[in-house]
Amino acid sequence: MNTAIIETPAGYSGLSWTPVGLVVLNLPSPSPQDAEIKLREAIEGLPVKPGSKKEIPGSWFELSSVEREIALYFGGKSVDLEFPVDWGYYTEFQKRVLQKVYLIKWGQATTYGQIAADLGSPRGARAVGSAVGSNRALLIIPCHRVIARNSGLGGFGGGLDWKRKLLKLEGITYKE
DNA sequence: CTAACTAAACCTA
DNA sequence: TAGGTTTAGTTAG
Repeated sequence: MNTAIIETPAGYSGLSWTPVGLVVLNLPSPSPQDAEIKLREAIEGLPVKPGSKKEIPGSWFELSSVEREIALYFGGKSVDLEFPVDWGYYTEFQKRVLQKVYLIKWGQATTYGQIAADLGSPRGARAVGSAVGSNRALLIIPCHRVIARNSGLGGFGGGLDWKRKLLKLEGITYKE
């Protein structure tokens, strides 16, 4: 498990990855030290033996390109942040949900219920909510673009203030 | 296996 | 808008 701390316009972010793809990308913290603590906590919380299978040979990962894209993102640019994700750390259901979320483009939004319907469980919105909450690769898996259909904007692991900030950055509106 | 959790949605008034 | 009901998957015991 590789780890690094990168600098972004919004602070310092910790990330970790395997030869398969990204595992963790945290939201920026004010200091590198804070970012490191958050990263360590995120890694400790990972399920034990990951089911990572097919490894992509060669190095897909260039820290500098991640750093550059994240910087563009916080600068308000419409970037896709399409980096590979190591899905081996999620349960089957979480993976199905998060892979849907992964496809949501910059500036777009969907609802928990819509994802549930896409997965064939039209009434599974609540289960989708708990699965989305397991996302560890923030921004890369844009779970902030998933909002509640009727009341409110749902929740967010990194705090609702962050969610509002990210949605505003992308010009996404929601009911409040 | 059950029961108590959810980052939801729906129904009624 | 507010409150209660329904709902599906995860997690703890």
